This record gives sequence, structure tokens and C-alpha cells, in this order.
Amino acid sequence: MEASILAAASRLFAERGYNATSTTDIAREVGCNQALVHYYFRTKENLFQKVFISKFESIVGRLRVPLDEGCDFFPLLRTIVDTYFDIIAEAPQTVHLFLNELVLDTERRESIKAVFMENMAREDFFRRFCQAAETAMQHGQIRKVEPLHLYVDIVSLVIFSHLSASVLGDLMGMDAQATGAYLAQRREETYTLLVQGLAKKQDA
Amino acid sequence: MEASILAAASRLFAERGYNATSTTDIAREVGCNQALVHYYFRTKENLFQKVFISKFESIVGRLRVPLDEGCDFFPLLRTIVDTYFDIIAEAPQTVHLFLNELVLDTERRESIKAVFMENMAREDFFRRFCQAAETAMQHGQIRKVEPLHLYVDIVSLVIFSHLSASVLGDLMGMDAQATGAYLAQRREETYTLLVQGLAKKQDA
DNA sequence: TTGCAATTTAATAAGTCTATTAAATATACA
DNA sequence: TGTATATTTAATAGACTTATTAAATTGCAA
Repeated sequence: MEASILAAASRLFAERGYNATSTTDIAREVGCNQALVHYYFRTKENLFQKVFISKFESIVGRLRVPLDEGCDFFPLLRTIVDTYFDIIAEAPQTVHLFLNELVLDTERRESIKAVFMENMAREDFFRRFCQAAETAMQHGQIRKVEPLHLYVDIVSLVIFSHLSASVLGDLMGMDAQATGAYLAQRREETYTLLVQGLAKKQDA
Repeated sequence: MEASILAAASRLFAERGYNATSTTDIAREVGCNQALVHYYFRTKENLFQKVFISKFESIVGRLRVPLDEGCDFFPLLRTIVDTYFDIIAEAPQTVHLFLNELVLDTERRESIKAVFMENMAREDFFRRFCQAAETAMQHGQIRKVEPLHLYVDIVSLVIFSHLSASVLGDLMGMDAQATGAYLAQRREETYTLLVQGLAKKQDA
């Protein structure tokens, strides 16, 4: 029961956001009494934290794509782009949740900060990504660029591909198939733009 | 009074989103009775629509950067990137409002769709942008790319530069100056990535 | 079976929310 | 000045919110 409340809360928070989801809604979704939600999680805020942290760590865990040291940078980039596209495609509402409650709700950031820091410290993915980028620069594979900015470039293009698919899909009246095709195009365009935009120019 | 209610609502909706802003909050912000908000705008939803449309049209109006036909594509790109960075820098909460209520709230999209379509039909900016992109392709200035994707590339990088500045600023404890420096770096990185990532390769 | 603990329920307190109403005040115009 | 109109207010209905309480129910072990 505790698990199914968590699962229902997870769905509803992601779909509608924190404010638009009541503990009554969650109970209705589960098919139980509203007081049960509070019996297991005491407060709505506490339940949300549990949901958020769970989703956050599940996502962060999957960001950790294999980073073989000796490997060329561009195959690595392809893997990252593909993996990130797939992660979001599997759970697009999670991106909504993060944008809604992390990016837009500055109050909630404070309570999330600790979780974020802890994950960053435990996971060394970003540090190793930076090393791979530095190595690629030294080998003349890519131009000079701050690894953080390189990473933001990637994430920007991936996340916005999905957001634009969602919005354009509605606005232009695209069906599921057309949206899928658009996303596939975005995946290739993202990779192309990054590869070419990061490559070391020969004529320089 | 009607105008000052609209202004206060504009601020609060952008800061906190629709659900987290009550008509009582708006009245308090203005310094008037809560019933006045309903006297002038009847419903909260109606007031929000007015706010949203106003902000939307104000932004769309500014997207219309000069598109001289004969001009090279890259100066045009620089203008677009600079203009978009400046627009968001002036009113970062507006981006939040759009993300919150347009991207994330699928219900509200329906009511916004008409406004969007009307603006797209009236403004020919996007059509002319596409023409400029096609011309640049014919002249061999940029590689082959669907103009829509090119535009999404630009918008993705610009908007996410601001979102990441906001989030990283909080998470890493950056002060206003450091955030400003980060944004300036993002602007250059965005331009560099686009110029190089869109350029027609010589060796092809 | 009995008794104890865990779970689930109904009822409700205390507060907020949107929206409406009628009364009070301000404004404009004859 | 008097009167019609516009604006503003206080009061409140009615619905919904989170959270708590005590009572009812279930499951299990002695």
C-alpha cells in the first residue's frame, strides 16, 4: 500500500505538478482513504520529497553512460545523446516534474540542493566526463571549450527536443507517429550540430 | 486600477505560476479588495488569459529581428542570438511562465493555441527566417538543415542558458556577478556552437 | 480463541480558495 | 444639488485543502 501510494503520487505529481495534485487525488488514484496517505507519509511535502528524490536518483543513475578512457570522443558523444534521448522518451513527465518543481520553484530548490550535492559527490560521472572532454581537446579532436558548457549544450538540446515535440505536437496537431518522426529528426540534428559544432577546425 | 491589477497579476503569475497565485495575493499586491479582481476580470482564469496573451504578444513582437534579404546568414544569426539573450535577460520570469503554463500544463495549451496561431499568421518572421535559411543553404553558407530544426536549435540553447544559469546559480551558490559571467559565456558558446555546427564543411 | 499491533476508515477541525452579493462610496453629469 | 452610474468594500456561500483524531477492521502470534 505504501508503495502504491508512492507510485500514484509519482504519476500525479509528474502529470499535474505539486500544487495541482491533492492528497485526495492521490488517494482516489490508489483507491484508498485519504487519511492513509498521511498515515504513511505524514505530510504532502514529505511525500513529494520522497517521490522527487526517487525520480532524481533514478535519472542520475542512468546518466552514467560508459566512459572508456581511451575511446574517441565522438562515439562517446553519440552514446550520451542516444542514452539521454531514450531516458526522456521513457519518462517524459519526469522532465516536466524537474522543470516544474526544480527550475521554476525556487523555494523547493533549497530542499533539493542537499540531494543534488550528495549525488554529485557520489557519482563521479560528471568529473569523468570533464576528463574525457579535456583529453579530446588535448588530442585535437574537439575545439577548446569549458566542459561544463559542453555538457549544458548537450542537455539543452536533448531536453528541448522533447519539450518542443510536446508543444509543437499539440500546436500543429501532430499525431503520435509524426511526433515520433520529429523526435527522431531532432536526435540526428542534435548529434550533427554537436559533432560539427565541437570539432576542431582544420583551417584554424 | 484595472491596469495595476493586471500588472500585479503579471508579476505574481510569472513568479509563482497560476496555481500558487490566489486572487487574494493579487489584491494584496495591489492594495485593494479581493472582490475588485473579480469585478474587473470576472474569473481568475480570464485574468490569467489576459496576462498570458499580453506577455506572449509582447515577446513575439520582439522576436522579429531585422532580416535583410541580401545579408549574410551569420551576422543575422548573431543578431538573433543576442536579441533573444537580451529579451530573456530583461524578463526571465516570463520564460518561467511560458514553461510552466504552456509547456507543462497541457490543458491550458488548448486555450492558448488560437492566440499562437493568430500570431504566427500575422507575423511573418518565421516564414522569412526560413527563407533566409534556405537562401544561405543555396549560397553554400550553411549545411543542409530543416529551418524549423535550425530555429529549435537556437531557441533551445538560448532558453536553457538562462534556466541553467538560474539553477546552477542557486545550486553552486553563485552570486549575481558570477551568474552574469556564466550567462555571457553561454552567449558566446551558443553562438560558436551554432556558427560552427551549421557551417558548410569544406572537406565534404 | 484471545489479545496485541498494524492498518484502514469516517468524521472533522481549521484553513484556504474562487466567486457572488448587497451595501457603501466615489464620480460625472443634468 | 440631485441622480444615475461606476467603483470599491465587507460579508459570506460553497467547495476544496491538509492534517488529525478516535473508532473500526484486519492479520498474526501465543
